[in-house]
Amino acid sequence: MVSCCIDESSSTSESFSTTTATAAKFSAPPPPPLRLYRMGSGGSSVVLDSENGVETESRKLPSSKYKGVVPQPNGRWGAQIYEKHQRVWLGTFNEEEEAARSYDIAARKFRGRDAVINFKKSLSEDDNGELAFLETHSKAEIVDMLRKHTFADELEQNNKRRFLSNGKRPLQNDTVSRNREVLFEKAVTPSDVGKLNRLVIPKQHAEKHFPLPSPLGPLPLVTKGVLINFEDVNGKVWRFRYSYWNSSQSYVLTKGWSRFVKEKNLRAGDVVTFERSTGPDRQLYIDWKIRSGSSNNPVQVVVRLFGVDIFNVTNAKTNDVVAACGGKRSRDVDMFALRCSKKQAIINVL
DNA sequence: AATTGTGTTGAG
DNA sequence: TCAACACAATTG
Repeated sequence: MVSCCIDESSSTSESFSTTTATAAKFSAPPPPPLRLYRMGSGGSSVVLDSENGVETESRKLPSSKYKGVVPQPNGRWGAQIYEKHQRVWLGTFNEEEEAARSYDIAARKFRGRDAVINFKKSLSEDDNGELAFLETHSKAEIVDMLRKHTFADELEQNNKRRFLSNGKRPLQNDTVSRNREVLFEKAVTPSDVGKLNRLVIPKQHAEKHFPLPSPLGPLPLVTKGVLINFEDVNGKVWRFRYSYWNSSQSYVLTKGWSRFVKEKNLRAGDVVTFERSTGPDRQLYIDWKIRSGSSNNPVQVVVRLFGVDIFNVTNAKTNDVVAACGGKRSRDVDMFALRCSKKQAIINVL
């Protein structure tokens, strides 16, 4: 039995990434700004120098009126929440309100239903199952959903499942053994798990199972691709951008793929399986398995690592854990924890 | 090259 | 705890 990764829904270790103050770094003192008046709105603003009225560029960003929302240089909005002197990044969003809403969700997860949030919720809204949903997921999972913009989807699916099961909570086995058909499998190549951050979908499979709007038609749309959701064995939803690359004449999964590679610790030769529910929902699934004949047993490695680190996790600061992880930076700590939880899946597979 | 989100600071 | 700001790391 491997009691490796705590689902820290309880409270202790944080498996999502938190910002950690570390290496002292000498930064130049901020230049004393003259009085500048903002003009217009949106991202990088043009300001008027009060002295001579000359237009100058300024990177002064517009503040948000929402709690936990910070401006991004490109006009988008970031969401963040603090806990234990550390910032937890909740992702970036196009709309200020979307960021604010994400903050709200995180706040209620981190601080309870009475947390101060941006948008008050009516009691009826609350019973959308959001609170219950928050309770059944760890902080790390919630943060992950917020960052990937999948929270609404997952909440909806959660509710749908409940509804369909007529009040009875379906056992995990039920969901796992749901009827599915295997679409295709692919042994990932080195470049699929490398720095290219993309998975090439073999043309035959791509065109058969994931037809793009118009294969070689209006480029603007096609090049942008589409977003596709896949559910993994843990019920986690992965959203990938799927598009066609003219340069290499290939179909690829891009945005989101690198996260999957990281979290599953995919290596070249490992096999990724794509499945689809035979039911009416046509839900897509993604699964993976380690290349057979893989030399080291990753389960033991991880278990051993965790056994060492768990002491640090509970008693030390993030960086100590990072060090124990082998010098990985704090932003990777979440992976570390997530990886652990996923190894349980490996155990099931092996 | 563009964007993210981390490092860091100082105010509350 | 919090947001502002700068900019290195990451992503496309």
